[in-house]
Amino acid sequence: MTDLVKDSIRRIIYESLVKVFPESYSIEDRSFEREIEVSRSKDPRFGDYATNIALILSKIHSLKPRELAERLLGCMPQDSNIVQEFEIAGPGFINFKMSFNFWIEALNSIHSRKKMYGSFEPIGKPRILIEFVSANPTGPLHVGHGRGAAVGDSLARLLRNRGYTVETEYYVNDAGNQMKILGMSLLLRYWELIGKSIDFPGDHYQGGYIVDMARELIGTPLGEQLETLPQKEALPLASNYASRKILEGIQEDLRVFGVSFDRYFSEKCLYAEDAVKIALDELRRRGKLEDREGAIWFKMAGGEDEKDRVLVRASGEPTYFAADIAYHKNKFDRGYENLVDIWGSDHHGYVPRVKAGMEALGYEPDQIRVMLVQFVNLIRDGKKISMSTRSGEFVTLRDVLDEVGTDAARFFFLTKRSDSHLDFDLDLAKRQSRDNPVYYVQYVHARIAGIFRIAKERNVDVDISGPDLSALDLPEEKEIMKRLGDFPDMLAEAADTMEPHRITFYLLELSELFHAYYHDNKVLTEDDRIRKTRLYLVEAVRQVIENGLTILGVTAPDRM
RNA sequence: GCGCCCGUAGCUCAGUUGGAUAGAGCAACGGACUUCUAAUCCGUAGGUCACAGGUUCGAGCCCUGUCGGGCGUGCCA
Repeated sequence: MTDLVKDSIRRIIYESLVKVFPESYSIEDRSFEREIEVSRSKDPRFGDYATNIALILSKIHSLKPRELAERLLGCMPQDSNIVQEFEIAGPGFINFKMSFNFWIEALNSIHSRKKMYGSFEPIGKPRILIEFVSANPTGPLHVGHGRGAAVGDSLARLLRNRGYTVETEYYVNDAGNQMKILGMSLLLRYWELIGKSIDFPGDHYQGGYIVDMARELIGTPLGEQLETLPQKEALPLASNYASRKILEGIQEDLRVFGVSFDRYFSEKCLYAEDAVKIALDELRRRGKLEDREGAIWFKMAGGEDEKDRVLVRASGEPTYFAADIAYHKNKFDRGYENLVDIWGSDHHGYVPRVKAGMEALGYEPDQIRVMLVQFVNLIRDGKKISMSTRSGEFVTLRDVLDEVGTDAARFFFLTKRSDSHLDFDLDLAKRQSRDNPVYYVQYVHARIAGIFRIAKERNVDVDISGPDLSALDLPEEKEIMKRLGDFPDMLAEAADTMEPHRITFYLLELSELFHAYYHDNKVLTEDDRIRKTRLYLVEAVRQVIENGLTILGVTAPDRM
């Protein structure tokens, strides 16, 4: 069983196509059915849904679009309980006006499936691994990471809801050069605190959190070691300690943000398992490597990114690129059929490289999908807050969460397409009014919960079983029902396009319909019949709001 | 220089994979609380979809060029 409205319409269209052109389409092979384009009509004069199928197929069947539409229409089921009215319009669109019963069924489906309304049968394959955040454990998460976290976590929930098997992973860059720099930064700050004169290089981590960490070490056994051991031995101790401490802080921030990962994957482990070496050997076997100027290069044959790239430096140290090839190989070898990487858009130049690397190893590059998330500007008092990582003066994700709360932050990060810049207005995120989309949507939920609460206080009957749905005759009630019925389609499309922001827009539109309805119509009326029916409708709205917010990782409060 | 993303109302952004007369919110102006929460609602106004060509039944969306903004183009990550 499906709650997809568009699928019901596609089926009708396809069956009509089979009748009109039995030589071209068959009931057995329905692969074309899924490709039929059905869209929701913007203008009520064009019915509820429309298809352009006659315009698309007119050439193939050498018929004029309207003529083709006529033929199709002649074969559509006229007695359907689904569609009340068919109509040909404009250059050859076929418009569908759904029957009232159809919307009633959608409404009933919400009540029978409750939290499961809008979720799909598990289909298992493909197994998807979503990698996101993956911030280096060299400093606290900043707001940009927060956006990646919100997008990645919601996307995981969305794809799971779609029926896929989804796992999430955070790649921890705990190896390589920046770990040395981190350790050295801590070491230098420690020495500085105990009175040694130091020279703190400009390319080391300037942030105050390093100094704080150093201060905490004074008087501890580790502190003593940093002081007495030769630098060569002290440095790895400092690196390990700093990265572990910082990662713990990151995990705590993510916990507050409501984001959890199935796995933290350590880059160090790749080296421990010789995975980098194995990947390099495999590349060499396939003739993709070249030794030049003391380094080992990856031969980028053609493609968009044609420059050869270094995998192993002249110093013998592998680059980040080498580790990333090994990491992605590892992901595929663990059995995932689809890899989703969510990166900051400043890494976009890196996409063709990773894909080329995986292709060279014999994997299918199209099974890697990279989602690029643009930067976030923080706005306060209408002005941008400058964020420079170098000086360490950036506003951390935690600062923002402490100020505006998790719900507002998560919702805000998902109010824009992820590939466009986001202005995060701190004052707006805290405002408790219409301007603030989070509250606008949550308020719907609280209001409906409030109706039931009040009803119980007044000993009003809140049993909503067996409502007389013919009482739902107001135009705005029908609008709400239609929008509720559209929820599963919206979720399917958001998942298929990997665009979680569609959910926020849907919820805002539904909220708008509800607030207007609530304002003009009393739910707890004296009339038993109307009251019961409206409670039935309104409870369905509450459920859909809850289900949508859950996928965004935002709470649905009963009271505000 | 080359590559990627973006350019839609004064501001912030949607636009259902090429569909019908381009939509919201904010800001501006004018209204609505004795009511199930005014954290709400109703109304007015606002456009050469950066610009110029092209593709076709049809373009905000696709192609080419120009202008403007962001990012990338390391033996950094």
